Amino acid sequence: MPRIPPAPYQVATRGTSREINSRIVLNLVRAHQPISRADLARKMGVRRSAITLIVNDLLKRRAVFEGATGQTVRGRKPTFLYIDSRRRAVIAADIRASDTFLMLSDLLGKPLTGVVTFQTSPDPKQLVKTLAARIKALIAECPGIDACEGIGVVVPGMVEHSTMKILHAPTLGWRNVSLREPLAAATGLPVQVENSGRACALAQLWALRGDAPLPGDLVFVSVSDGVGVGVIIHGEVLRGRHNIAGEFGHVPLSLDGPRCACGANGCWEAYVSNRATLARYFGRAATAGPERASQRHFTVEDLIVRARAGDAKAIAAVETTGRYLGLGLASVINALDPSRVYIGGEITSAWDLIEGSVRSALSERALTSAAARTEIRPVAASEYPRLQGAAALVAAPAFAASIVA
Amino acid sequence: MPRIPPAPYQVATRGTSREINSRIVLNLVRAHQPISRADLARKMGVRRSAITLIVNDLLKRRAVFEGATGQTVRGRKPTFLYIDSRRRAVIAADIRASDTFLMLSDLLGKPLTGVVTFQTSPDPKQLVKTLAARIKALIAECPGIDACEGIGVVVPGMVEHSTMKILHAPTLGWRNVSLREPLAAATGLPVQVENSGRACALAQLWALRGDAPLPGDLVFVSVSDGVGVGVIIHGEVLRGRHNIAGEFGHVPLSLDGPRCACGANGCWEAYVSNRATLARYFGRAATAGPERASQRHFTVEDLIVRARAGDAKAIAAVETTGRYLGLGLASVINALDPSRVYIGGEITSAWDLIEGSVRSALSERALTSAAARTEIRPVAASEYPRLQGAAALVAAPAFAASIVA
DNA sequence: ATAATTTGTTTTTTATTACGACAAATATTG
DNA sequence: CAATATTTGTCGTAATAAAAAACAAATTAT
Repeated sequence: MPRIPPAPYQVATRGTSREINSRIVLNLVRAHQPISRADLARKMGVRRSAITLIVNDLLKRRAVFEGATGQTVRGRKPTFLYIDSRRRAVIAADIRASDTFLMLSDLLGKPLTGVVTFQTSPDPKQLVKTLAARIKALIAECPGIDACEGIGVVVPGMVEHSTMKILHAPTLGWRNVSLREPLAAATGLPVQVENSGRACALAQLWALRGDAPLPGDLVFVSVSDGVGVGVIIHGEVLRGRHNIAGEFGHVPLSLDGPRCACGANGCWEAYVSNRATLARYFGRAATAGPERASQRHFTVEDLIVRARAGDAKAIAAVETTGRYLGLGLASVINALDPSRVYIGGEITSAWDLIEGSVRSALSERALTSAAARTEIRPVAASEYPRLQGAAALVAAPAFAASIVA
Repeated sequence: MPRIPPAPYQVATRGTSREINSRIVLNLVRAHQPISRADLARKMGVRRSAITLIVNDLLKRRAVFEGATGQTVRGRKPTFLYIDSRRRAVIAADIRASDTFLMLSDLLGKPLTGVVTFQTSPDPKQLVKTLAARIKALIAECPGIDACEGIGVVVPGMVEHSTMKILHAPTLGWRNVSLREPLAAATGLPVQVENSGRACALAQLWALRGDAPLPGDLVFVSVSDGVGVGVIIHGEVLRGRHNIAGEFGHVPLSLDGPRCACGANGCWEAYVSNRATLARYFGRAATAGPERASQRHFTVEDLIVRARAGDAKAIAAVETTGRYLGLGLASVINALDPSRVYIGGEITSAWDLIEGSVRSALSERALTSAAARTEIRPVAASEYPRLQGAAALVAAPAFAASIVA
């Protein structure tokens, strides 16, 4: 595995080993909790004494806490360790063209409240005002919380990583909008903003628990108004130079295909977005530009209902989207050869209707039969993948490994 | 930078810090040689004493050696350190459809001999026999060498990483061919086999010297009979689950475009491969299947000569290839947002003729203007990028960092 | 010649892993 | 019910390596 250390190398100091092992312990607790010190020692192949020291440190830093005692066949019972996520909460916000979704979750992404929904104001200032008020109400209504670690916001658009400014969000009609500073000022909490596809990918990586046999590289494809793709390579979110890596939505299927919101023709997005699916059903061209509540008369969910009711045109429209979904997935899979592809968006509720079309289209263009068999996991809307992603934006860094060489 | 440690975590042991720092020293010497101990200490921000211990160990292991003394304004003169590449050589082999190229290089990729060329036998057994004989002759003719570290072989096709078996090389007409074992048996040297695009990418990463401000993610696009793409993400070669990541050559430009050797239609490769360029000039469909010496009458190099001589049809053919090159690069750049793209292949000798077409096509489909300005570096055939890649296959692991967390 | 400066080594201190021993807790067994 | 076996978690000591500082060697400026 030739891996040339990147230029800003990190010299190992006296504390580096401890830091590495401490982080491994923290992540093992996260992935396997509840778990005892002795189990950690066995898993890591170190002495129990080493674990004791590390765990004592984590206990002092309140990163983990001791809970119930477990069961053994015989011998002293172990004391279980847990990530201390009891009183530390995270605000997750999902801003979309029509609605904004809000949730309070614990440090591991477990929802602490229901999901609050309200209409998205196209004016960023107004939206921040509404958001701040709703967030305060949400925190107030949850009494057990004594610390909120921050706010994670996901948006359907390009975000500059260093400043977290929203460079361009076509469906919202935003350009160069900064939510971070005003929202942080209004709530007094740190704010993280990220593209929704990227955040979803992070959340899926983050959600991995237990002894899953190393997932490898992951891709999250989010299909809604547009197509957002988040990529995890080597256990890390792929950002690229300008934090726009993963824009497979604008890789062409056909150069002279339908016009896309991005200005080019024949992008994957122009074939599989919700608009494209609806346009296919209604036999008209997909509308571009910001979508407002006034256009929300008939959604993809409605279309799927009709398809399930036996509407032949609806079935055809959904299956055609499935076919193009598969053709585009072939590009993603040929390009990245990931271990697993997650699919999110409204269309996943019709997964049973389209899986066949997706798979057969994928087989047509996948370069090898093994690639064509790449695992595809639909993520239902009920799992709120985007809100999970927003939560992960705030929570994940606490567990992140520093790259030491 | 949330990075969740992948499952097979590596616990830090007592020696881990030393190992990390030792590898940093080795890579700093590689990137900055000649360099003194005191300079290393300053660069790394550690005491000179720490460097002394590490360097002594590297000296004992013969990884570095002490050379001339340098100059200072005043004070004791430093003794320079060098990677010990004097007597340790590497065999680089580049197997292509028509010809095979062979070279002996030192551990840093510097050629020690000229490039040997001979016709590629379509029969693997015969090829191994020829290769082994030529390699022995090459080593014999270079008297200063007392250790050959191994043989790096690059092929235009898919290679299984664990066994290094060639799964499919369309232009050679090979399926499930193993070169590693017979060649290792015939020469007594370890053999590494890899796809040429991937190896080229590794070589470019590898070639980075000095204080280059961290390159970020890199892509190498090799245009010849087919299109091979190698990707470096986070300082590491992107392999994917089946070691076929980077097959951008078969991402479509148009689903109903010309037939590709892979069986699908409209792949990027079908627009920009040398065959496609020649077919465009001769106004016929590109030929598929293995290419043999008998077909080598008129090459892309010949076409470029005609274009430079003013042949309007030749200019048009080359420029059209440039345009499609740019359109496909847009997909690569939108997908990965790399810091830099290297282009290899015969067509690069006409880079001055096609750069304009490439750039304008790229601008058409790149998602942002910053992405459209992504640095593109043609790599001339005279630099032998594929042979450099073959050499890197053997040499790079010696400097590779182990991922510790 | 002497002082100043820089390189490279040696010595001492401190932090952390490695190893073994041991106390505590608990089930099994005679 | 007491003795034994087993497992968990902690403690003390040795070994190793980084951190810090002192020192020797080499070289130029004064």
